[in-house]
Order: sequence, then C-alpha cells, then structure tokens
Amino acid sequence: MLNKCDSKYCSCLYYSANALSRIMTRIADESFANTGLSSSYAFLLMIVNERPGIQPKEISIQMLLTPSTVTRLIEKLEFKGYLERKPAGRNTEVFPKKRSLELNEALKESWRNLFKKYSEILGEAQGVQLTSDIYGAIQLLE
Amino acid sequence: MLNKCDSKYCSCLYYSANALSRIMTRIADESFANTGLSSSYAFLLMIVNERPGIQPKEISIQMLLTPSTVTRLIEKLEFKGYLERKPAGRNTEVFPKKRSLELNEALKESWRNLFKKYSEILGEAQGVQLTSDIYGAIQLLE
DNA sequence: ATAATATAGTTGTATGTACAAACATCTTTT
DNA sequence: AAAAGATGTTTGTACATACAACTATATTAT
Repeated sequence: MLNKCDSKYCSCLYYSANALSRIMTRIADESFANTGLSSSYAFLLMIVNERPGIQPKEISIQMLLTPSTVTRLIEKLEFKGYLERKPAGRNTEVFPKKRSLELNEALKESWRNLFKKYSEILGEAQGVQLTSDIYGAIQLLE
Repeated sequence: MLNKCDSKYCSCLYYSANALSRIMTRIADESFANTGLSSSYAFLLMIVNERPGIQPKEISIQMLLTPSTVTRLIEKLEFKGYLERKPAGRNTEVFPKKRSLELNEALKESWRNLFKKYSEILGEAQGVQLTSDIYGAIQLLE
C-alpha cells in the first residue's frame, strides 16, 4: 500500500494548499469550540467587534471571501443575535450586539490558543515563516 | 478603507492557509475546465487511471480526504460513466472505464498547465519550495 | 438632468467536504 | 468456533463556500 508521501500529487501546490487548509480548519474549529462558533464565524465577529459599522465589502476583502459568502455568515450571526445590520444607502453597516462584545475576550483567547497549538507543533519561528511565505504567494496569485 | 494587507488576521496560518487553498482551487478548476471536471474529480481520475483496482481507503490517504468524501466523489464519477466499483469482501475496488482512460492525456496536460500557471506567477523554484514547506507542515500537523 | 455605467449587497442554487452513525467483513482472542 | 474488536465502506445530514443573476443605490458622461 502506498504511503501518502509517495503520491506524486504531493508535489502539487494545489494539492498541499488544500490539505493544509483542511487540517488548519480542523485545528481552528477545535480552538474556537468553547465559544460555540466555528472558525469563520469567530473571525468575522472579531472583525466586527474591532470595527463596528464595518461594511460587508470590507469584511470580504479582509477575510478573502466572496461577498455572497460574507452575506451568508452575517445572516446567520444576525439570526443568532450576535450582529445587527443597518442599511445605509447602497451599503450595509454591520454592528456587534452585546452578545458579540461579551464574547470578544473568549474569541481572542481561542485565537491565541490556535496560534499556540500550531506553533508548538511546527515551531514558532517556522510557523510564522510559513504563514508569511503563504501570504506572499497569495498576494502574487490573486 | 483597510487594505487586506493591514488585517492582523493575515499573520494567522489558519487564515492564510484557507485563502491560498481557495485561490489554488480556483486556478486548478480553470486548468481542468477543458476536461469538464473540477479539480478533485480530475485528480481522483488520474489516481485511478494510474492504479486500476485501487481502493477508496487508499485514495483517501493519497488525497488527504476523508473516506466519506471519497465515496461521494467516486459515486458521482461512476454515475457519469468514468469509473466502476467492484465489491471485494469488505473492500471496494475502483476501476477506470474507457471514458476515463481516454481522458487521461488531457488530465495530465491540464495538470502540467496548472503547474505552469502558478510557477509563472510565483517563480518555479519558489513554487516548488513553498509546496514542499507546506507539505512538511502537513506531515507534522496531522 | 438624464442615460449609462459602476458598485454594494442579497438571493437562488450548486458543490465540496466532513462528522457521526450504520453496516459489512475481516482478524484476533479465548 | 464464538465473541469481541478492528477495518473499510457507505449513508444521512449539515456546513462553508462560490457563481450567476438580480436589486438598489451611487457616480459619471453627455
């Protein structure tokens, strides 16, 4: 039986980028589990808590997600009572509600744990380096 | 307005790994578009073409996907007439049909194009290096 | 000022992926 | 050889994400 390391597809960036993403999402969801939110929702809340009134467009740029995805995330968080949308001309402004602000410390703590978790495995310097290499590639590719 | 580079979340591996994965999937899907398949299906076919009779478990290890995801991919490819499943005790053996074998050259060609596409943007050496760095991280993390 | 175009946001729909549970077969232990 | 456990596969269900089409507002050009 082939070991995964023998697969010639491992030398493909598409391949390894996807695999890393799935693994990191799993780790992140574990880290944020105690907040009751999965990782994307957690990040979105932190972003809105940081800049109340931020617009979906900006969120989508910061999160590198499409506008429609952001609408969907906000919708659900609004329904659950974390956020509120206020129409402003052709824009929408997104505000945190009490429930979101109260969660902010827990969110940041989980986020620090996430960093700690992968840093312990990869080594802190290596983790930071990899993150920055990937981010460099993203800026070239998009 | 914040530029995406200013987001402090960019320093998070979860964040950049997911972003890279979405971008690479988009590029890969473009590359494989002429085969009529999206990238995961394309890779799965190449794997089965290479090793007729391979079992879903092995595919899931090679592709770093869960078994249930692999079942779903195979199901659809079987329905479309590319593959065939033969039960073998508790295992299943997956065989390519004519349609899949005929597509193999086009698949490989698309895959080479994918490599070329991101190599042109990142630089070939840098792309290879990044892929290998990511793969190293994957092996530590899982 | 009106028409043309651009931008922000949302909605319908589809896809890829996973988890947990169920099932079927194989292996080990006693 | 029967019971217990392990392994491979599939199924039900849910979720994150995207694309294309649409609406509504803003901006620009004539």
